[in-house]
Amino acid sequence: MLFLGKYYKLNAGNIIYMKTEQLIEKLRKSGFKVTPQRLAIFEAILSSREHPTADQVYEKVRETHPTISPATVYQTLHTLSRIGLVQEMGFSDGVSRFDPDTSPHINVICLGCRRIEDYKAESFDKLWAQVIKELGFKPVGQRIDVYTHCDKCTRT
Amino acid sequence: MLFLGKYYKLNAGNIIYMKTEQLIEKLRKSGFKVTPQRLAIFEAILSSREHPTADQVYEKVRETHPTISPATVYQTLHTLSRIGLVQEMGFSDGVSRFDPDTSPHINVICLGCRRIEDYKAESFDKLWAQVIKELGFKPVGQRIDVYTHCDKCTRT
DNA sequence: ATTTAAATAATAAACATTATTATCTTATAG
DNA sequence: CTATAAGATAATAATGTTTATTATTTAAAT
Repeated sequence: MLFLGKYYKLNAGNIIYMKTEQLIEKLRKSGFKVTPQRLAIFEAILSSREHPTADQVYEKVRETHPTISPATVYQTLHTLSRIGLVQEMGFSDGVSRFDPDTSPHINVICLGCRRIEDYKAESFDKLWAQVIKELGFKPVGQRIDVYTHCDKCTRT
Repeated sequence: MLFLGKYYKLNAGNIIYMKTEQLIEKLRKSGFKVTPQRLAIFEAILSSREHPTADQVYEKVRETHPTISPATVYQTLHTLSRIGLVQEMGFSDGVSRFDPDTSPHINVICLGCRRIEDYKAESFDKLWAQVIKELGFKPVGQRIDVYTHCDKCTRT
């Protein structure tokens, strides 16, 4: 399998290749300046499949941009969320996490270790299409969580 | 329509009458003491269909229990959440909201005014059951959000 | 190269939530 | 019906994530 660029993204069950140029395009089209920090932050989210927190993104980006500020990370994450490149997920412990997959899918979340695993049930796409149809409008986003206790957390 | 008790609850599309005695039963069975504060907090959530915040619950309960502490409200809300009587919903603005309906349903959320409206699509229950079946385990809870901008917020 | 508008870094501040602790209450046992 | 122990509450301080502020720097257009 050939990757056409540095950035890529899983979307709607299909792999969509998101090249650096495309990210830049999206930022420009939305009236935002293209900065090394923004590229690095976006890359950090994409490269971690763990739905990272803002702090985890900050630590990751710091490896290559040692002087970056946490405030910049927070701002940028909101910016990326507003233009639809990431999904911000708030939790009741006060910590938000960020998902690079903005398409409808199920987040399987362990209430013990707080691990999040994306899941695509076969029947889910059909369900969601039906739901949207009955709602009568096209949502600007969605979040589907299923809470459980994973095997590891059940044993202890 | 006859209400058999003071407390009632919409659940899974059916109305379930949750009388004071039943709430007390549930608390006792879970090893929690029955206190006036807990009854008042539960009643406050049930009586408001607005998915209130902890602070809104606090203000409501204060009308009848002027000396109640915010800490008690927070603790009790978590307790009620743990025994499955309310659903806690974290948001990225750092404020949690509480839903007395713990059954699978769709939260239609306006990103402008942050208003939440519960929605029951006709075919949803059956299709959701199918999704759960494919998952292969029974969740301890779920959250299905649809984000939009309501008419009022679109006009401005 | 200049200019302007926006982004960043650093810091302080805000805010919801949690921890702590002494007092009080529930529920149980005598 | 009291005494007791475990648990809950109220008040307050503390925590920790996120946001506001501001001077400096940078992107991108002229």
